Formats: sequence, C-alpha cells, structure tokens
Amino acid sequence: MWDELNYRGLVHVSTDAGELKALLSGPPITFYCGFDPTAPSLHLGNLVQILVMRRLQLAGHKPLGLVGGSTGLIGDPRPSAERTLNTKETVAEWVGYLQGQVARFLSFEGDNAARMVNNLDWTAPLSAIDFLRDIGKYFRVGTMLKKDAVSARLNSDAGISYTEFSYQILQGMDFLELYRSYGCVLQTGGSDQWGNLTSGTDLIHRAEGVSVHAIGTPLITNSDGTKFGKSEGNAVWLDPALTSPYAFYQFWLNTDDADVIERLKIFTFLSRAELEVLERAVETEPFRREAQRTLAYEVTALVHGVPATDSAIAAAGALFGQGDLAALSSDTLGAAIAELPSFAVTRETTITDALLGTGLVASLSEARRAIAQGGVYLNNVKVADESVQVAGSLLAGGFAVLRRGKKTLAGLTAAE
RNA sequence: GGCGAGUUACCCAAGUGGCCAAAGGGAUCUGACUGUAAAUCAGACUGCUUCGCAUUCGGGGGUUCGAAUCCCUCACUCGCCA
Repeated sequence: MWDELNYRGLVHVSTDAGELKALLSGPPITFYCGFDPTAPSLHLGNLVQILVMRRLQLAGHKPLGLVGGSTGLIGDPRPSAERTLNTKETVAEWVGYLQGQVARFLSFEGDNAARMVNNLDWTAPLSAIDFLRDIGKYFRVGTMLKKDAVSARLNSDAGISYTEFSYQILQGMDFLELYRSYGCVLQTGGSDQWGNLTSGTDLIHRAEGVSVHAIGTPLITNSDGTKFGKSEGNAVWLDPALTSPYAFYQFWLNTDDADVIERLKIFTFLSRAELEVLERAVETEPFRREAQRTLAYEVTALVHGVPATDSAIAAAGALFGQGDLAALSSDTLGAAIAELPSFAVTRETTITDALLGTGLVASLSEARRAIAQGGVYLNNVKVADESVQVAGSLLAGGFAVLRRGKKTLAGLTAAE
C-alpha cells in the first residue's frame, strides 16, 4: 500500500517511511483525515484527500472522516490573509453537507467500516481554563511560530490573529482525541497542512509517549502555472448543484497533456498497466485525447455516478458535434440543454439580455464587448448585431444554444 | 498606552492637485493557430441609454474652478517603544 501511494505520487512528506510502510502492510489501523467547513461543498483539492482515504480503506484500514465543526469556526491560517469568520449556524449547516459528501466515498459496512466524527463534540464542552492547562502546556510558542503557515503570515503585512494562531493546537487536539477514543495512529492531509499534522503527532508523543504517523499529499498544480481546480476562474465543486456534472466532466476533459497522467494516478483507481497504456497514447497520438477522456469519465463517474456521466457525455456530443444543431431532435437537444445553465426567453429578449440572463457575461457592457470581439455564437452562428432578438432562433422544442468563446455554453428555452 | 508607516480595480503594484477610468505585471475573457491541449501572437478587462455620460483609488467630512493626490476625522493593518 505504501508503495502504491508513492507510485501515484501521493506522498509529498511523511513521518518515518520505514515505519509507515510496515504499518500500512500490517494489520488494519485506524486513520483520519479532516475537512473544514469553509464552504457549502468540498472541491477538487479535497477530493484528493477523500480518495486517499478510500484507497486506504480498500486496503483494509479503518477511516475516520472528520468534519471540523470547531476548527471551521476558527479558520486555518492561509498564507495571504486572515479569514472572515462565518456564523456558527452557517458552519453547522455546512458540516452536514460535507459529511454527506465525504461519506459517499467510504464504506460504512464490514470489519473496517468508516465512521464520521465532528471535532465540535469534544471541543465545545472544553472550558478555556482546561484547554490552557491540559493542552496548552504541551505546546511551545517557539515551535508554533516556526510553522510555515504562521511564519508566512508574521512576515507578511497582514499579520495573524490569536484566533488563527491557535488553530494548530485545535487540530493537534483532534488527533490526540481520536488516538484516545479510537486508537487512531495516522493522519493524512495536504502538504500545506504539514504543520498541523505534526502538531498532532508531537502532542500525542508528549501526552501519551507514543509515536503516531502523518502523510502529507502534494499540492496539485498545473504545469502551466495556473491554479488547479479552477474552471472559468471558479472553483470546481463536488456538489452537482454548484458545478454541474457536465461542467465537471468538461473540466477534466480539458486537462493539459503534460498533467493528464499525474491526474489519472491521483484521481482514478485504474491499474498500473492501464495507466501505462494511456501514457503511451498521450505520447503517440495526443490528438485523440484518450487519456483525457478516460480521466473525465472515471472521475465524473466516481463523483456523480455513471448515469449522470453518460448524460454529460451525450450532452457534450450533441453540443460539440460538427453537425447542425437543427438536425437534433427536441429530446436530445432538451436533455443536452438541461446540463447547462439556462435562461427562459420571451419575444423581446435580445442577445445581450440572454447573455446576461444565462450568466455567460457579468454585465451588459461585457456582453457588448464579447459580441464586438466576435466571441458570441447563437446555435453555432456568430452573432454580429448586439440588438437582435433571440426568439426567432429557437430550434426544435423551443430551445437554443448560446455559446461564448469556443466552449462556454448555455441553453435558452422559450418562456411559458 | 506612545510614536511612525500604510489602506489604489480579482491579486501584486505605480501614481503625491488638472495631461487619471487611473502606468506596469499576474490572473481572467475573446480572436488567430490547434486536438474542446500547451506554447505563441493580437485585442479586451468599472458601469451605462457607449462618438457621450455616470461612479471608482479604506469610510465620512472639508479646502479648491478642479483631489487618488492637500486638511480633519473614523475604521483597519504593519512596525518600533512601553
């Protein structure tokens, strides 16, 4: 299992490699990974962690999925700036959403059934005095200041609040609590979390005199230097209400050749042999994008299920096909448009209104600019006049396809 | 608590009374080339009833014909001292 994680490039930093290798190939252990509710849904960065948990569970180990009801209230220090605190009600609501998302990837049956935990359960009852006496004594300020997350902020002109400075203690406490309650001996997380991971292993060492382990996965980056997990400048979410399965599939399909194999290793469960075949395909016939297609299919199916993935592919086929959109049946067209953001148009709706209504542009000015630049297409026909009404262009079933640029699509439907 | 420095568009960052809707870089968007790829080149990037008008340079108030630029005040951030 240890070798498998390394092959997939999932280990960036870790505690003693020899011990971890023995631990992971021995009898089942209990491990945990935490997710903080900073948004109503998890995103692709979190998916890496979820899949690591799934891999470890498939290898026989017992996962504890932690959603940070308390740490989410405090805020993990980001390198750039202080976080804005969310209300307790909001965080509590998000905890529920995240638990559901994490749970979908784990099995809650059998000998190594997963379990969901919330750190608010053991943090909330703790008084400030007990916290400072029982936990605070184990932490040295010098060590805490040296953590990357903290020192980066101290060196920036944003500074850091006492609240965020304390975050590492809370996360350390989680590991200790899970060690005591469930015998948890391994924590996984992003390598940017390394400081917080070791805060836990150090605490357990001091409090219990026991060595436990941590694995930090690499931060996923695009080879062209842009941020991974952003599409159209927006995050790619796991919640289908925030990122449709269609958009999700498209995101993966557009993966750079230089990144696709690495992505397959991290985000799919394909075997080594299958991966090698795809690697050759990228080299010899990249234009077929076989690796990208496989990646998009596998990940979308994993996250949204096979039926949703099939409709996303069918929709893409209909909308990107070279053929005439007018030749499609209203059923096919309607199903494809259902995957896109859409907008109901009336007789008076102009092309600029439609662009704004579908969210393809943020303002009327932007709509005009897009048209002037030749970047707007209605049913695959370039739009030149910003004042045309769109009702006349509706196809079978009262649908029309509005496109901005090469691949940003939206659907129009007839009102009433 | 005292003193000093700072707060400019998504991010970084110039600008210190009119030539500023505000240099430059990044990100983003569009076009060309392509494979719904990358790289490259070109254009765009506050809003609107778009040859013009309106609203921006932390908030509020003031000086001036005219302010991102000067003054007052409030908020926040950083640093030094206590």
